[in-house]
Amino acid sequence: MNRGSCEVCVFLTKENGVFPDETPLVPVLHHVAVMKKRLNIVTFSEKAGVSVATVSRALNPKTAHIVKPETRRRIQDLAAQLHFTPHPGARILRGTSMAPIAILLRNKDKIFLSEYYARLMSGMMHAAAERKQVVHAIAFQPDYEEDFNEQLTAATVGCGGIIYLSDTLTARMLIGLERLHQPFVTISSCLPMGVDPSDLTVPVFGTEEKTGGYMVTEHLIELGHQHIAHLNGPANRRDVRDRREGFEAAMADHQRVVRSDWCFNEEFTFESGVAAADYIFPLLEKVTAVVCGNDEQALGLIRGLATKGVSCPERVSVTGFDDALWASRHSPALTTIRQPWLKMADASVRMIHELHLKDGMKKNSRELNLFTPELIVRETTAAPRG
Amino acid sequence: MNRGSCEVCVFLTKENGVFPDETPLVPVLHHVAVMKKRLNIVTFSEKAGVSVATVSRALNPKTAHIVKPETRRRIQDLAAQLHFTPHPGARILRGTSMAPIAILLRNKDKIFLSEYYARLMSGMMHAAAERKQVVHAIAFQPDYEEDFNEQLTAATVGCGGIIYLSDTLTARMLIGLERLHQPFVTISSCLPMGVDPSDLTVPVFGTEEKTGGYMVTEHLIELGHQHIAHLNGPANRRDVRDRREGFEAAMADHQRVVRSDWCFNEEFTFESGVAAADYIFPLLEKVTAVVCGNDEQALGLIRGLATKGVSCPERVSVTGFDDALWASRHSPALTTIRQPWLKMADASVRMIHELHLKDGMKKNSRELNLFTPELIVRETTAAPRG
DNA sequence: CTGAAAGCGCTTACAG
DNA sequence: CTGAAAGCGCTTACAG
Repeated sequence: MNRGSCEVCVFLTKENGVFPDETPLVPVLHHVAVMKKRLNIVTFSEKAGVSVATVSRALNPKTAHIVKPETRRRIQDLAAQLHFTPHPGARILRGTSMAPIAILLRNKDKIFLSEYYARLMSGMMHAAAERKQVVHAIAFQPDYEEDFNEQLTAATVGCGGIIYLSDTLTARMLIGLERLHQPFVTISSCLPMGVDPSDLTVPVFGTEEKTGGYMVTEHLIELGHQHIAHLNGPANRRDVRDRREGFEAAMADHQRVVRSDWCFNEEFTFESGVAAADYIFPLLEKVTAVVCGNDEQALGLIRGLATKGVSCPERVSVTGFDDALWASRHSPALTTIRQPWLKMADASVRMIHELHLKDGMKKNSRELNLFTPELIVRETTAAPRG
Repeated sequence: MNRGSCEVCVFLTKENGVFPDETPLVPVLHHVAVMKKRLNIVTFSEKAGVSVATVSRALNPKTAHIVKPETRRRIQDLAAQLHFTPHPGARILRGTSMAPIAILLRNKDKIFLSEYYARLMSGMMHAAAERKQVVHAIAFQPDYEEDFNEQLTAATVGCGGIIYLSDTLTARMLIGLERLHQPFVTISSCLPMGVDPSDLTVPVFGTEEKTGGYMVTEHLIELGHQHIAHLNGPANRRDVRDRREGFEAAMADHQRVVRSDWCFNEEFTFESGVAAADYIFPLLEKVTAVVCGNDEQALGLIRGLATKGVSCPERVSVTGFDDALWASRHSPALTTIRQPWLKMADASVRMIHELHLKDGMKKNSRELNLFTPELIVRETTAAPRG
């Protein structure tokens, strides 16, 4: 329907999109309404008394210099006065550069307070800026009942690619992604447990979690610890499993016994670390060190044990994972594994770009980019007492 | 230039957009190149052997059900195979709902690690979700030398409104904003010192900083403190000035003397709090309490003083501002001022919507929404020693 | 410096 | 269930 450039039109008014039941077959006028139509460049240019081309030029920073200063000024002033806003969609449509990359983040749990995601995002924005690429961070919570691709599309309107960092993907979602018409990249910890990343057509990046788990455990062993407990995150998480595998491998390689009654799965929070102190405390008759699944847990555990009079590292060594901000601020400063934030961030942005370029070609890119984390030795680990 | 629906074209190759110097006036063929043209719906529909209308329907979740399952399937499969992606700009252009709101965040200093912004953003995403509105967080660093509106436009392509949370705005920027063709809202702490928000046409939201400064100071006075020092943020910040005014007002109202040699301006960081302990320590002969400008500083100060054997709150009371995550986790837990995060977040999103609706009307909206913070008394404040 | 007009890549009412 | 065609609101090469 072409409404041309009329400003005020007479319209049939429908209620909630349908005519009321009593409406006769031949529609009648219900009201005369002032059409609430978005001011567009055509209407605006008429008011301004210039062509649309001139308006477009005057209002676009890249081309404003072409317009005679006086005219430009008049157009800009009128635009300000009438609140005329060039339509963002139209601008994107005519643009040449790649649309923004969407970073999809979990919506719950105040996700922006998570350092893990905060660091990753900072890195991504940095990596993108180097490529003159804009990145948009978007809160996104998949509804497992509804169509996944549809949700993705709705949340990322205006974006040209997706870096997915939200809730764990299911196998069904992953298969469906082949049908998503957008570059899509995710992090290994978003994959379901059963899936081997190299079987996927979705590019994946992440940390060598197992290596991290191995390094931190070996560090404790080298300090002389024999009896090491393990406090980790939720058992259904991939990264948790991998870190534990690293722990077990290091123990096995050095002839230590992994006692399943010394291995625990709790939330990845400070509070659950504090709570875990209750049942880890009695273990300290034998146990001299605890490998934790992340920094929050580790710091919580240290706090909980301190409350019971157990000091770290004198009576117990504790390690974290992530190298969060408070890992170094804490007293004693936490021995931990530093995530390869920058490398991960850079890889993800690069992958999106590569997918973007491959657009229209028949190539599926399956890629797995895992980066090696780093052991940071600080003050919470020492040789065992006695 | 209409390239029609050709797939492979013969093109003249220019180097860096200009023909090399030796190019004769009559252009010659340099290479035969495969044109890297984005696959569009027309070309795609030809390959699929259906009309563009059917392709559009099959690929759009909202309309896919209209298409015969068999056809739909075939189209979707081909799209996956050819990596056909409907152009995001075109989609936005045809859409009806409001384009995403852009939240502009400082790009430096790993801004996502700042709890202040993290909490604000979480709140905004929440408030937006309630209104079925999408929010995009974007790293943005204004270049004070270049045209501000131009930078805004470039960074927010595809967005329909801006919540500005980046570096302090200058008077010039604020004036220029009248010419920005988009709803724009900012936070009071982004305003320059000299400006009275009620003089602006830009809607502003924020915290009653002065009230916060007053509350926390009065709390110390009520505990019986006479000699109170003040460690605050950078003197050129509006929120820092306002908090200090609150401090001074409370002191004056209760007949306390504000000694300028007991008032300090440092960075709003943990590290600067630690460092400040060096010169605050000698003051503790008389001073029994320190009002800090934010939580990071306060926690750093407590750490710095602890290193010198001064325990809090036994020998000195310390207060923060913000109620960051570690304010409650810290031992002793920090007495502080809680920001009205949710109210601020909600107000900002609401303002953008109102501006959006007013679009095309001649009304300027000038609005100042300040919310009252809350005093949270914890363990770092106690009656003065002796 | 300005304007007429083609074009960007979709969506959707309308007519089969 | 499908197609032809108008339209969304801009930008930009081309021709003054």
